[in-house]
Amino acid sequence: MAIAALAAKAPAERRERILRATIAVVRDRGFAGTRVADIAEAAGTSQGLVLYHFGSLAGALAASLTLLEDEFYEELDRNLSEVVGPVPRLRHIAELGAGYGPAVGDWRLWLELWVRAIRDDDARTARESLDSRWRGALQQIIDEGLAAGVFSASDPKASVLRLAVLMDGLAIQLALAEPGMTTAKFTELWWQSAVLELGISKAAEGKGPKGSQQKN
Amino acid sequence: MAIAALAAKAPAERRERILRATIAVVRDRGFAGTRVADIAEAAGTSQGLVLYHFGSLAGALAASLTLLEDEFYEELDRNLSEVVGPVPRLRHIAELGAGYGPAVGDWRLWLELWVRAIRDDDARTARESLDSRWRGALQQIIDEGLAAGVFSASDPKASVLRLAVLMDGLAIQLALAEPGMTTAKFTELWWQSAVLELGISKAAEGKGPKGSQQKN
DNA sequence: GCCTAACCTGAATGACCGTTCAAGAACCGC
DNA sequence: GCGGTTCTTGAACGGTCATTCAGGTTAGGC
Repeated sequence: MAIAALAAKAPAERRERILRATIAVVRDRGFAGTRVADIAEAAGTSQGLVLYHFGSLAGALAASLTLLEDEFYEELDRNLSEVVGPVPRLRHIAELGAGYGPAVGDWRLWLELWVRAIRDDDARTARESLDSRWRGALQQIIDEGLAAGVFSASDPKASVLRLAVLMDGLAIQLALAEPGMTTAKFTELWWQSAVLELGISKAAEGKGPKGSQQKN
Repeated sequence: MAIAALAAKAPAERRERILRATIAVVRDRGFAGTRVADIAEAAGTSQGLVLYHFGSLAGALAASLTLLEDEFYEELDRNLSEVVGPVPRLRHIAELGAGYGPAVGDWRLWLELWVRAIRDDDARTARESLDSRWRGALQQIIDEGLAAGVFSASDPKASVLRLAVLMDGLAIQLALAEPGMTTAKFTELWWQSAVLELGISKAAEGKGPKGSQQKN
């Protein structure tokens, strides 16, 4: 067939294609609305194959979570390695909310994951791991800044927690398209909070905004 | 029958009982996991009656949302009328997270509502209304405090938004029982943020903690 | 007290969807 | 190139549920 060339070659490729399709379907139908048939269609395969590889719908959903984790980690590392110095990095984090990537900043997917984590253990584990990784990254940037003397905080742990949590809250607003909430506003609100929490000076603040490269 | 006395008398009472049962079921099974049979069982009626009153499962879910709204409003008003003066009031809000009431502070239910609001219009409307009511209450307290001179904020609107949003973020942690997150910590983290955002002095802060009654 | 409409029930219906299965295609070691 | 394992498919199966329905019961107007 002419279209044969379009089909994935190796079984492993097809397997992964199914996983990506699963994430895509969950993204726009939600966990609750995702059916085997949707995944098969999105992946361009048969329902049978989805079950062959993952045993069950639940299995496919669970497996897709680990792919999601991997992508998240990779994306986060890539994002953070682009920028050097605590202030620009922190600023960059503030801007991540705007970038509806496949993992980081894909807020609706986050919401779905949170709710699923209430009752599903795989989701709970995935979420905890994602969350602690994310918080760790934030922590690290803040430690860097404290060490360099550009940040100050009376209770750094609490600041990290509050800033992480604030982002989740903002994510909800963005995911639900709350009237008046835009990605720009998301960034600004979070950044202001960071400035407040970490006592970032106007001068240092200025060094942040655009992916600049200086050492602190 | 002996148990006949237990049954609700008026049809209207049974209707409401079904609505409350619906909320209860959603609370512990989630929207996605709620079946007509569950509601009927929880309400102590037949499945038929649920459908008789609300036409469909979706109808019952939608109707339960408006009951939820009403309870939320009532509970919020009651909570806030108990306390006088901006600082104690704000502190009281910080403590609301601990009070797993039927509506306010019922964080899992909130999570469920958020996710449902992504795709269901009734849920979206309910959430928006709930959220703006809640934010309005916060706004009012802060305006009061600013007028009285006990709070100060360079951008009060943004502060309100950030504080509201921070609470949502904390709610997620609490709802998902993130290791290390307790209601006490919830209160403390939020309160510290409020202190920071609103420049509350140590002196004024002291006046807050326990449902005290002084004028500001 | 009777009649009608509102309430209420439990069983029947049928759609939807996850899973199973029998059979074929592709691939690999030898 | 043969034989077996791995992949892949589409159709069939069966369970779970929302919804329908035929029939009771209750209550209130007259």
